Amino acid sequence: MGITERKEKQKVEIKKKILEASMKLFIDEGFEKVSIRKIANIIEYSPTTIYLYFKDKNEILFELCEEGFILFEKLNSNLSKISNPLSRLHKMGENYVGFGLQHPEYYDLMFIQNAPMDRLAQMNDGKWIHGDRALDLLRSIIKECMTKKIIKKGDINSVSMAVWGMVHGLVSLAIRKRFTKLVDPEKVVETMHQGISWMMKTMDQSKNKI
Amino acid sequence: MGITERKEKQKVEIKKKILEASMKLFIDEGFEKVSIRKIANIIEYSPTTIYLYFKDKNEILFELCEEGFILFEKLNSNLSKISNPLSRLHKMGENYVGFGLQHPEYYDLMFIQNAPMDRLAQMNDGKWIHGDRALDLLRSIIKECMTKKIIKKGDINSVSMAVWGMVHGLVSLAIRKRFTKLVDPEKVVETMHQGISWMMKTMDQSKNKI
DNA sequence: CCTGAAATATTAACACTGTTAAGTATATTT
DNA sequence: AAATATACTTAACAGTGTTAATATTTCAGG
Repeated sequence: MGITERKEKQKVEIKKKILEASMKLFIDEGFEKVSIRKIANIIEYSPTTIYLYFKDKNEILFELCEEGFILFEKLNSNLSKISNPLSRLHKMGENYVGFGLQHPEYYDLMFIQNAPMDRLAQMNDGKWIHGDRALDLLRSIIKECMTKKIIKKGDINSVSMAVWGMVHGLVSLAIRKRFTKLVDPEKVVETMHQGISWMMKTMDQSKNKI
Repeated sequence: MGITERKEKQKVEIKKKILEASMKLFIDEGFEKVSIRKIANIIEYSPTTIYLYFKDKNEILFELCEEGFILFEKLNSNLSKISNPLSRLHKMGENYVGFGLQHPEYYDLMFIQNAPMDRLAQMNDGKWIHGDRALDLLRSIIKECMTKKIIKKGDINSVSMAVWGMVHGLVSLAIRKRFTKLVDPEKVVETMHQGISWMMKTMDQSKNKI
């Protein structure tokens, strides 16, 4: 059936167009400015056509979110060559913070907004490959730190939460301007990095401190 | 001038009415559902009247935010009787997390949403009494921990950021449902507390561990 | 080639949102 | 009593996501 195949391709084409237009709006004006009507304008279709290719706006935002995770994943390719797991954890934290500060819009969608999670909850399988992969990496590093007795033993999930919590807390408080009363705006990033360093040094229980 | 005084009182009265209506909507339906028209409906005035008493919606949200900080402050009254500063820090963290999970809507406004900060930035003085007070408390406890050599020495602002970051990260990831892929939903709170405990034990550098 | 059905796209509308300009009614001052 | 100042409302602007009904295009079978 060559015809249905071509039709399938055309459908994918338009889906791609919609996502590209959304992405453009997202990058240029921020995710709050992404609207169905604006997307429709760019792709030169009527707004309702979009609903033939996406269930609702959340589905589009979820796809943008996935793009963000792919971007994020690329950043972590510099980790494997670091032998000490705590140094690796430190680097991963710096990657995370760097990503959040460089792409606050993506970060917002990936870790702050409800929309993508609402979509995920509605999906039948509920699997989230990109999100899971980053978490697995974090968990494995923490496990290695524990088996090598570099950090205090404890429940891996709990410690993963605490570590993720810290970096996410730093990024999200920074991009939501909650640190302005604590330090000068131009010193926020520096102070954040110092905070992470302090915590890493504190966590280091090994004899040969790194 | 008895007349202008009475008028002043009436103005305050209506302002109070607007805030009470906003609060009702906020508590009942969540902050996203607070709309000028809905507030107007409750107080039985036209929507535009609200603009005679508040500059815009952000100003109303800022006031609701302040209410949240007052609620939060009350919670921390149980800290002064704890002598060990690290135990006090631990308790403060638990208070923070407890508040966030019990009042996610308030938490959202206080620490996640942009609206109140946009308003704060527009204010001439830019002072934020309630927000500052909680920060000062955190800073002084961390300072005490350092001078008593219970935690590793370091820049107080950096460490404050890291500690605040961790608890904020935990709360905000939890209320935005980012932990569902890490642990079972019913175990999230427990795991969070374990994570905080682990971090406190790790931070404890004193000889007589608590 | 033509007809009927299926797929695709559009128009119009609903029910909202924050916000503003212009007009009206009431109260106070001159 | 007329003029002014205050308080409030109506109507409108410019947008939002989303749906029902309608129109157009595409394509298989007769």
